[in-house]
Amino acid sequence: MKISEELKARGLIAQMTDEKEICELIDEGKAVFYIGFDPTADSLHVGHFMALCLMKRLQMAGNKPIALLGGGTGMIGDPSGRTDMRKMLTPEDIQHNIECFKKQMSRFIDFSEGKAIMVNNADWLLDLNYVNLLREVGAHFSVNRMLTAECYKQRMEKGLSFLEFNYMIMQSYDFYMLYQKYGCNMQFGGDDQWSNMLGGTELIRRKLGKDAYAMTINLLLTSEGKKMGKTAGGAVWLDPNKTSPFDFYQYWRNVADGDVLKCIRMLTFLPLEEIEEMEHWEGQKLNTAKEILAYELTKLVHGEEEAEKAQAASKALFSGGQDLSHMPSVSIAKEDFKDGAIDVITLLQKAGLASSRSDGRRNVEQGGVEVAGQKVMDIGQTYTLEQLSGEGLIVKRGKKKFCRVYVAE
RNA sequence: GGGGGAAUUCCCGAGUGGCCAAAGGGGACAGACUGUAAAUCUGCUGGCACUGCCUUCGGUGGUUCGAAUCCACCUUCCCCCA
Repeated sequence: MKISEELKARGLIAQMTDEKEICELIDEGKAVFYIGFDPTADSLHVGHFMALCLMKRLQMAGNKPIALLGGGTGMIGDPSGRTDMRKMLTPEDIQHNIECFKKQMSRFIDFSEGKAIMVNNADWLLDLNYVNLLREVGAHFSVNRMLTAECYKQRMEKGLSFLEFNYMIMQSYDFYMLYQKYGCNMQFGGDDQWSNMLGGTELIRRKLGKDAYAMTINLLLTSEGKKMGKTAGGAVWLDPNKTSPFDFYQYWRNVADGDVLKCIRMLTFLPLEEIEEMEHWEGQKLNTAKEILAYELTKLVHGEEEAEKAQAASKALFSGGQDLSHMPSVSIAKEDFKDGAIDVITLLQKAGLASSRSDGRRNVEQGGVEVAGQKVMDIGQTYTLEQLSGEGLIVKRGKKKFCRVYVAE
């Protein structure tokens, strides 16, 4: 199967500037393409992961990827699709985030021996001369047209600063530079990048009279139209210290019915034939598909061992398995005990299951707390040092949050 | 540059001197029902030593017995005119 066909079959492709030309190039492995990543946080998230998957798929088909780190564009902040202005990042933050991105990307993409390149647009953006830029690049952009771009729509009501308005120009300039430096003839990205990417192809056409192409992939949306990979607490991160492999696994284990197959198709590398089988799964059987999704993604991001552990912990909790060793766990000190005992609320707090004592109290009062399989109804309930020694006790809040608590030796 | 308006708890948004830890909605959380899904219903949603006390309504000062509410200045944002 050709790579272009596979991308289509997986439902990844959103828009292309020239379908025939793009498909030919990537199918023959002749594309040199880039995807940009702005260092907005100290870890990549699920959205980036999709882009990295795309990069990997195309790399496997013989194309050459360029991962562009936005050390320069990060100084500006992409206003696309946002309702308000991003917090401006300090140069130090940006540098730190870039280092974090680099590490995570190298785990996923093979950058050895020219198989892929990693570049930073700070190298050419930061030293640009304002007036020269205006004359050479700015002259080719129509403000009238920029303002009609879909990505600014929401900002036309709330306000758009000049700083952010220039983001499109910077990104376009990136493409122009990469085209000249590395013969990069394609840019890929999320569908929210479409306007920015077109800016680049046009700039190349006007400045160099050459054709360059752009293709976007669908954003991963839930059936309700919300962006996936977001939780109440923020994004689902790829960094195990920010989102533990277990939580990562659980996030995918809990996706809505209507989203499972889409996620498997778009995010995993499972063969399409295998995915087709799953299409017929319904009702409770769909749960198996969710397990597969969770396992596969955890494996891709955190490795096979972590995926096994997360799955074991999940089964131990929900299907009555016995394996406690991989559960999230927390140790407490002997000093936390008063007269050899500790109360439930403190226990909940120590386990990170309650944000405050009031919060813990509420959960107990509403019948949401279990310790060692026993529902706790009394907020004054205490546990002794002996009970928490050794393996410790499993403290559970609600149906899905739990933690093994034991006394540190 | 001139004129007008706004800033409230996680978000939206009521509140224009005491009855305000602050309506209503959303979200989150917990319970019931389930398939670790969705929908629905119920509860709950600042903190603590929890029938009581403490901290909160952009910031700083002030008026008052008492301020989210009044005054002054500051900061930020939006709209109209230029």
